[in-house]
Amino acid sequence: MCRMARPRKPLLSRERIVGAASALVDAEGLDAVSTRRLAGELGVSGPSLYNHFRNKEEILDAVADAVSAKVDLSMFEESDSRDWRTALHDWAVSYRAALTEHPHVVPVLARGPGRRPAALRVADAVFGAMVRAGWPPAQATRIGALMRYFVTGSALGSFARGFVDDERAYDPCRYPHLGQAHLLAERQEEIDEGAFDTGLRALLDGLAAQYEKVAVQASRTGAARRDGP
Amino acid sequence: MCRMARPRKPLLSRERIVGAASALVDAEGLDAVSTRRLAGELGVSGPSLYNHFRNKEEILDAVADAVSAKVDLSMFEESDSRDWRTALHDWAVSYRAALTEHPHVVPVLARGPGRRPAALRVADAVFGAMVRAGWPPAQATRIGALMRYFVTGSALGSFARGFVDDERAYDPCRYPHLGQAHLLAERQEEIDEGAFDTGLRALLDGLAAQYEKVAVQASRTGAARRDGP
DNA sequence: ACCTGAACACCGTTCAAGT
DNA sequence: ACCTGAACACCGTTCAAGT
Repeated sequence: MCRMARPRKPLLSRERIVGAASALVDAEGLDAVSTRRLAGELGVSGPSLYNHFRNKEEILDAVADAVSAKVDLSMFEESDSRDWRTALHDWAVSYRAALTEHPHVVPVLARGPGRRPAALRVADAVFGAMVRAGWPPAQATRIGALMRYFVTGSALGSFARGFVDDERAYDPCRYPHLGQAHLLAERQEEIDEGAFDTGLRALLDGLAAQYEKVAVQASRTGAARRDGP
Repeated sequence: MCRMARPRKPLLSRERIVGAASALVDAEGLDAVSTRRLAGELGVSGPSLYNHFRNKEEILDAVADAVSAKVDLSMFEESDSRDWRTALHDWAVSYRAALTEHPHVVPVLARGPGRRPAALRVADAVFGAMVRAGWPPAQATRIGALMRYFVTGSALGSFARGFVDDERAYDPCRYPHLGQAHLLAERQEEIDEGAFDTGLRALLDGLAAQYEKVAVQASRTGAARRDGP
């Protein structure tokens, strides 16, 4: 008899919804999140969610932003002593760690920051720190972009997981070099991490070489150092 | 009266289905592809598709593989004269071009080669060519992986498109360095291509530096050059 | 304001029935 | 073998109705 349509204290909140949605995504993947299923986990009926979010996409955006919020940005603070290269490295490692902890969220996150606050904070911090380090703004934009390409690409397309653990799938006549490919699945973590480390190092080495030419020159003219001491 | 359940010539074929699905994905995105809608475009009822594909996922896999088949692999042929660095560069450019022509397919493709023949041919060609060039097999695997991270990441997460074309979205107090972010959307293509070029160059520069150390040494011992002339 | 059930217009997939 | 309509168990979202 106490089944009222509206309780005194709200049953739902944005936080509770995002929490349940995150748990569901992590446990069973994006496809497992339906408004009815999610509402069920929260002990509530489907349409109730629409009192707190405009639609399902907004819920998943919030889930993705919660992951972005876990990315360490301390290396980009002005008070931090790390140089731009080390900062970029440490950030990329932290970024990737956040994504690989929630692999099912990566497709949502990879679409770009959009209006998600935590993702925007990330973009802002990287860009600001690179400019402060002496990179011309156009280059700083590119660095933010290409680092995101690499990190999200590495988290989304786990290379090793992309192969099937089935020897017969890789006909040695058609794919003469893939004789060991079915073994990749087993050593997934090791291979993806090795590829990530190798690529990150190469990327930073290459950027450092470019920095010699373009950034030093820019700091000499002073054009890109309005905020430097 | 001629409405028979089964015509003399099949109405459908895998090719026709993949063609229609590709057109639909390119024109309206992945979400536009439902089995009923797709069947409708082909003048047929929904369940008919299941005579040619086991399920919808298999159809989208075929669509993705048709994109992979467009990637140029000629630079990896033994008869080709390009060195490993140039080959990797040209391949990455061709790979990215194929993906950006069909941006809605990238999420499917980014999951990895799985059992898709064209994607496997790509992985096979890269790995084989890198080993032939003197890279130790473990490094060749990593190179294939990290290049894929970067290329698919760049095609999936179009950096510039990821921002909203709305100045009010980027509060200058919270994001002090994103004052121009709303302009990114307009210059999307230019920025993404610049970031891709910069990143690709950095990546290859970095790998070349590493090649000096590891690959030359390997070729000296002869361990990784079983197939060399 | 916040929750409900009913309803609308969809889904992917199975299956017996047709030829 | 290959297509059909009917059916099953779902979707996301809207909305009037309740408190």
